[in-house]
Amino acid sequence: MIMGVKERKERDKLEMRDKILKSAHKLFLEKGFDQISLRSIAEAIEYSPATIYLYFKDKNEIFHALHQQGFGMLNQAFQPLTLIANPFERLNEMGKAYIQFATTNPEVYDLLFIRTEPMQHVATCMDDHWTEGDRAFEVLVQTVKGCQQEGYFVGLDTQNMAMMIWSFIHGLCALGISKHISHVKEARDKQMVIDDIMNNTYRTFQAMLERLKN
Amino acid sequence: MIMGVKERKERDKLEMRDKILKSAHKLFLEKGFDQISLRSIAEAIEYSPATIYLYFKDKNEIFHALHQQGFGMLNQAFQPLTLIANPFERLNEMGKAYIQFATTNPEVYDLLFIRTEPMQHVATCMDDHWTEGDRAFEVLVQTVKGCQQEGYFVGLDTQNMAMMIWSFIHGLCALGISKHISHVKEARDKQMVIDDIMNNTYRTFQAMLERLKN
DNA sequence: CAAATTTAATAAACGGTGTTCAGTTTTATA
DNA sequence: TATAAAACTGAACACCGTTTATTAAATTTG
Repeated sequence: MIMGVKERKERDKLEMRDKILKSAHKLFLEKGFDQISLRSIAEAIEYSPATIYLYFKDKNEIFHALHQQGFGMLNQAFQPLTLIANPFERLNEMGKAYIQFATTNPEVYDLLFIRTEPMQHVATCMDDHWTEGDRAFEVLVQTVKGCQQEGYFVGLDTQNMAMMIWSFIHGLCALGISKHISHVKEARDKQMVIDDIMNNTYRTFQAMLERLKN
Repeated sequence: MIMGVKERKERDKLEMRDKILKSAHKLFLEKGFDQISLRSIAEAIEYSPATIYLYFKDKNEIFHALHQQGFGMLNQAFQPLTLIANPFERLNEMGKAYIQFATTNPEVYDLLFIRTEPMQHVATCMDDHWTEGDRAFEVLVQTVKGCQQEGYFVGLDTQNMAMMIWSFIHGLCALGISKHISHVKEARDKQMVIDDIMNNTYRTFQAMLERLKN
């Protein structure tokens, strides 16, 4: 028995998983969520479709893996914001960063917070515990708590307040991405108009929060 | 040429359309959006799949028709609220009714405001004008305007304020429906916990709006 | 009424999908 | 080198939305 064989095999296994995910990610960005097929992934990595099932339980597990990768991207976008000491300012910047992320990576946002397929995998395999979501939400809760210590949102429950803020931001992003913002007077550069609406709406939200001091 | 033949034929055509839509709606409620297939609709109405194409351009047109029906349901749910004279109270009740609608008809809500398929049909065939959406939003705008005349949200743009409110409510409903509310401590009756979170979050939003008088 | 014409319906096919499984090929061990 | 184990795949299964050529029915015309 040669030493290190098992180790190498494990490495190969991970490499293959990575190869599959990279192809899936590429197809996902190039052609969109609906256009990812196991067959197209298989073709891209030059293996038979059946091979993929040796590395992933099913398609949803692939989506879940991409979902986790997407969360990595989101966390990275939030990383610099931890440096902002003032909690209310940090909250505002978090909102901006969130919207920025959603509008520049609509497909990824869709995968993270709108599509149900990855969450289905969470529900069936991860004992229904969405670690990434919990962690991200906790960051928001802590920031809200910080704001309250500075005199914002006093008398309002921290959890509810955080949930309220997330709901608003998510709703704004979801509507912006899913083509449901239609009350757009001009039809010149649609995307730019939608971006404007999103920014204006967020500014109004900000203005509202600012009035909630004392 | 016998008179009334053309009329009867037109009636038959509409009846068939209705038959198809009724079956689609039933399948939709019973098995969910993803489980509607033209073949299953065809089987339900006891016609061949190809026949459906004599009455609908493609699957998206069926979705769009269901989408319009769903809007009818939503409007009906909002009907009684027009009687409420006080605009701020009306606004609150509108929010409640909206959430109520979304939680009791999650599939329909999904179709109306989350899924992109019906909107795709709007974009390609209806000159990109989403009449139902525009009308519904205008009702919200008028209510917000009423609130402003009573001293609420002064100095904030009416359109932006309406958009802000819709974003929040939509975000809350979207998260509640799409299984993305996971920071749930107990796992006893999950749906009830989610409903509680939604209600608490909405109450917090209400409380916030109330502080925006004068 | 019979023939011609329009309309309605469909069987069959096309090219796709996710997934399974019986085999084959490759690799590692004894 | 024979054997056991692991990796891989071709082919099938059961679906899907959509199109087309063909048949059956209804209608109009002579």
